[in-house]
Amino acid sequence: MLHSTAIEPVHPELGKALAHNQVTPIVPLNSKAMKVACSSCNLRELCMPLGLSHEELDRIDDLVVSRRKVKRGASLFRNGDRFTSLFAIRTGFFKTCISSEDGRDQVTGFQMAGEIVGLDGIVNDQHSCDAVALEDAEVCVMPFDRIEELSNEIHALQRHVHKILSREIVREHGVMLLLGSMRAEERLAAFLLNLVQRLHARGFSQSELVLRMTREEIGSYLGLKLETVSRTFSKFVDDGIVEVKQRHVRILNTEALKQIVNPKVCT
Amino acid sequence: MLHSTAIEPVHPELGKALAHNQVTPIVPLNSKAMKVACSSCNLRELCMPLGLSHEELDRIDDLVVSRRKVKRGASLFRNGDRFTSLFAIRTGFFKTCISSEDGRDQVTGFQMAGEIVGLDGIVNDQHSCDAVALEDAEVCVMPFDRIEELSNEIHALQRHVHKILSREIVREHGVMLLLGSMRAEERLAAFLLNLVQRLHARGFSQSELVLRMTREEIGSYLGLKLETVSRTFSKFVDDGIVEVKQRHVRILNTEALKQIVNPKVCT
DNA sequence: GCCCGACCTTGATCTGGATCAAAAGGACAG
DNA sequence: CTGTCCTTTTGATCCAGATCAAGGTCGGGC
Repeated sequence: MLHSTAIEPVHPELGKALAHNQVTPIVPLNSKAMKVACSSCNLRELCMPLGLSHEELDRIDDLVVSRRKVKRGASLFRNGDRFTSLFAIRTGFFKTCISSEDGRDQVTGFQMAGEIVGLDGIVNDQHSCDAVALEDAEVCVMPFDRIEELSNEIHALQRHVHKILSREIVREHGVMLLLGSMRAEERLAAFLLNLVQRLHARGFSQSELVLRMTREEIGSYLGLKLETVSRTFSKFVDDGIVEVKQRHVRILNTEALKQIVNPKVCT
Repeated sequence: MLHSTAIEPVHPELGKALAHNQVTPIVPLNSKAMKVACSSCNLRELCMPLGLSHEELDRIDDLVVSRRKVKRGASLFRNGDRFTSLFAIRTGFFKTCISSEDGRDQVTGFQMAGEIVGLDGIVNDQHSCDAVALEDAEVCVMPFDRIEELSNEIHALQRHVHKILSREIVREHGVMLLLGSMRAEERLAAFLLNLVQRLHARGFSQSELVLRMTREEIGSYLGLKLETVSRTFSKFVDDGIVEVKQRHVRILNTEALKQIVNPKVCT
């Protein structure tokens, strides 16, 4: 049976930062007192480079000039907005999506705490997609000018920025493989495994998760219609691979999901 | 009628660098004499930042430590290879592709002169895809360490590297839209328009092109089977939108292709 | 508590593109 | 020039997922 209560994070330390009703400072952080430093942030190891000196850590704290709260359903930025900053997600869950001129919509990714959004804006100094909060969220605002300045002085930061950009490219390669050559079941299995893996890295369960997005949004991301997503979930349930109760999903057989994504030749 | 001879570049200056049988220095460029400088390269405006001072241009020349020739069918790098350098394509045409463990293959992009390949390798210090030459090619080898060093000193270079990475992310967003929500005709039309636009930026015709890849490779990129690619070409021919003779394509009605990609509501 | 709207599930049917099959056109080595 | 291999085209058939349709469930506001 699935519980309707929130799933508890496994690692309390990391998990704390992800709880939904967390109390956090209201807005800009210009006073030293208000500033919640990266150096003491639970998510640091996700956003920031490792192995910094004490002095470097201090300087990194200056990257975040403010926090911004984004209500569920609201946009952090939209296609066409002037690009000034990258955003590190502190709490909450986002989708990014692009829409072609004729109103077609494509979800290009889902982002959770510790991940960076806004990378699309660098190339043309304006954003080319929308970032929408799927639950109430808070982000750290990091002006890109400042990132560039500081990364000249802190080599690990420069390297880190490059890696974040490259990681996104590689992630998208994976999505292209998924969209270009996988069948519906494979896509959904890959999607679930990816989500649960990222949640696990943040201290949550390896087997249980709450989807923050609708079936339609999952479908858009996976290149499927919402009915197909729903049917595929039902099939997984029939096969005893997962339990699904609305947006609560419990994975009963991770191996089976992996098998679906990557059918191995049996000996 | 389509000519079987090579299509002539429109802008001789840019075009020169793209000709197939161009004479170029054999290999490493350690002597000043051998070095063909970026500062005097026809493709500079494609690879390198604009608006550099004379002194900066001189230093940029040091980025390219060698040239490397890659025969048709050979790999510039493969999945798993140690990442050390980015490559700027001087001549020739590449595909990049990833393959899942079970042998499925996905072409993630096609790259031509002036474009940079190898960005996928930054995040894990090893390449995660294969780059294969689709015709005899030559690339400039730019050690990434050196790029990072120099971009600390030349702000325009730092900015440029960031933009190149971001551009690739945005390009892939477009591919995701294509794979996730377009029909076969739309995909092929978008593909042709994109190719011809990039070729045009390099001094070639706006309406005529030679495909360097097979139907199967096009299909892999577009998430279609080669038969579907072939049939869709045939349909475009029937509709009088293009002429196709093997890999030679002449676009007769660009507007129609645009209309297919982005169906406008008529008044 | 009750109603409304958003979201999800399931069934029936349709269809675009995949698959299977065959043959033709070109490129190239010998 | 000829044979072989690779690529492309085209036809016939099939099927995964789309589309259309009808309830069902849940959560939030009044």
